[in-house]
Amino acid sequence: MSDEISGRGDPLKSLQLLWGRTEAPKRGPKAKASVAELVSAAVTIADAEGLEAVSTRRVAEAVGISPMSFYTHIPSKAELLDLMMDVVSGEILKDRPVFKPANWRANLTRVATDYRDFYLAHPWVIPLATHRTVLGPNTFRSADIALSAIEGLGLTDLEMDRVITLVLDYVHGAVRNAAREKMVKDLTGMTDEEWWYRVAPFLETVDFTPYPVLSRVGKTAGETYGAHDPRGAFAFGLERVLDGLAVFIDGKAPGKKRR
Amino acid sequence: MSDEISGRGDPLKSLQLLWGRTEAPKRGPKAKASVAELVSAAVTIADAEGLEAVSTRRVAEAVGISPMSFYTHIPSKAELLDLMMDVVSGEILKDRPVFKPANWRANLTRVATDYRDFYLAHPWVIPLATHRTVLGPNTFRSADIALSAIEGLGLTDLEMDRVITLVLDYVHGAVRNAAREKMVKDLTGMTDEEWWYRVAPFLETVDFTPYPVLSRVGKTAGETYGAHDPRGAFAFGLERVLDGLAVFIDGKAPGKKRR
DNA sequence: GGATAACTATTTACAGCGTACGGGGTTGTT
DNA sequence: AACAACCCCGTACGCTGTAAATAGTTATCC
Repeated sequence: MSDEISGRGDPLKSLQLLWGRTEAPKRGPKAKASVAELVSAAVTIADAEGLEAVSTRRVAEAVGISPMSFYTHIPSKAELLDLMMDVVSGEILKDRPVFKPANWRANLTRVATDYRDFYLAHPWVIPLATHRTVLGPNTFRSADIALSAIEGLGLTDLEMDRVITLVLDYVHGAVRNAAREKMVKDLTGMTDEEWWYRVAPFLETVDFTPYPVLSRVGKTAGETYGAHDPRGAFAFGLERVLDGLAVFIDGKAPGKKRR
Repeated sequence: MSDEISGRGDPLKSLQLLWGRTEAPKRGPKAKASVAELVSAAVTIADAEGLEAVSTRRVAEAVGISPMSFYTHIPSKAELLDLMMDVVSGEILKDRPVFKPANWRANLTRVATDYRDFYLAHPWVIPLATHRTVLGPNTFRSADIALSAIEGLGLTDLEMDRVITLVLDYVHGAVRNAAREKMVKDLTGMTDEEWWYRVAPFLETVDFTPYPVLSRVGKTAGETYGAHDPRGAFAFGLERVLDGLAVFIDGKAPGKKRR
């Protein structure tokens, strides 16, 4: 199903689990498994085999309980997904870098590459995230650090929001494909090279005259990088984005007075 | 399943269907349904109810054949997804605008907004697309037009590829959330306002002192736009990206000689 | 100390998914 | 008339999330 997104469960249940606000049970037998164990097992499965391999049965089995016992700990799979998202978000900007306003460009580069590495490490978060952010401690922490990369530049709060949104949107857009490379290879059983090898003979029978620019540019690009070059594209795009932000930031910075 | 991506089927089968290279059958009864009808029905379902509502059974039923007859026309669901992607790609930059090199900024704005509208109209393509582009006529056509928006600027083929990649990556990143707003609302049964209403009381019990910047910026942004403002964020980000590209393009354009 | 409430764990069951398999009906060619 | 090519379909399997009912364990109350 493509309806696997975060925030699909009961918002309050998710919040309570995210912030550890479930009160300790007074009676009843000791639990064989904890929520943290379940979430951790689910993340392990998702990292190794992709989100589609994460089923409540698999997760329950991984921690040694029967399929339906999963629901003793977590109300439904939807809440599990929220918890998975927040727990891996703890890896972003883990060591809380010291950001100096004068170095905003380096600061944002650090933020961008950290988020990129995060997506590459956990590509399954990409389709899961929506505009309703998971409201968990780790997600908050990484967002706070990202924003602090552009503190003290004379930007208004709204401008800071816009700038970080731009950078993270770009990172997401640029990385989504590279992050899913392994997944694509696993699901198709082909490397990119094998895929091209299979596809190339047919493409030679296609009339490319209606696509002159694509035909020329695509050929050059293909000959240079092979099929694609995500690292190079990311670096190029990020520099352009930062150049654009420089125009914006310098246009209001030290020289000019804020109004 | 989150393993719903394009390019998962037999590449050759997909290509033959994409380019209409299946030879007409010489014998046998007339088909009750055509591939085009099946694809069109699937797109209708996906547009209305999301990708998760597209099942081979549903699509077959929609064109009036039994569930398993689907496979007479299309080898598997994977090929259906490829065909769906390409057919809707025909809507992008449909009228092939006239691009003048001097207006590259307006040209790219047109490309960006057209792709944005495309994602908004068919949000289900977002998780489907991978780095292995669907090699269909409509996909080629839109890519060709997009590239022609920056022809004649003195950019190398490789630079053109990089620039278009940047713009389309940004559009994808910026639009993904807005595009799925309706889906999120349908799946959760809540509007964003209802969601905030359910979530706010809990957030007031959370200690925000570890997230001072997020707390301040988030509060200001929330008070100004409500939860979020995708249109404004898109416009802001696109201008910054174009500013960055202006630095790059003007840095090598008319005045300077190309080496 | 026995009843009861709170809690965990489990079994069974159901609808929906993609699709393998095998059979039946229809059409054109030999 | 026979056959091959082709379309259509019924049955079945293993997978999914989870509702419902039940059994077992622990702490509290009378």
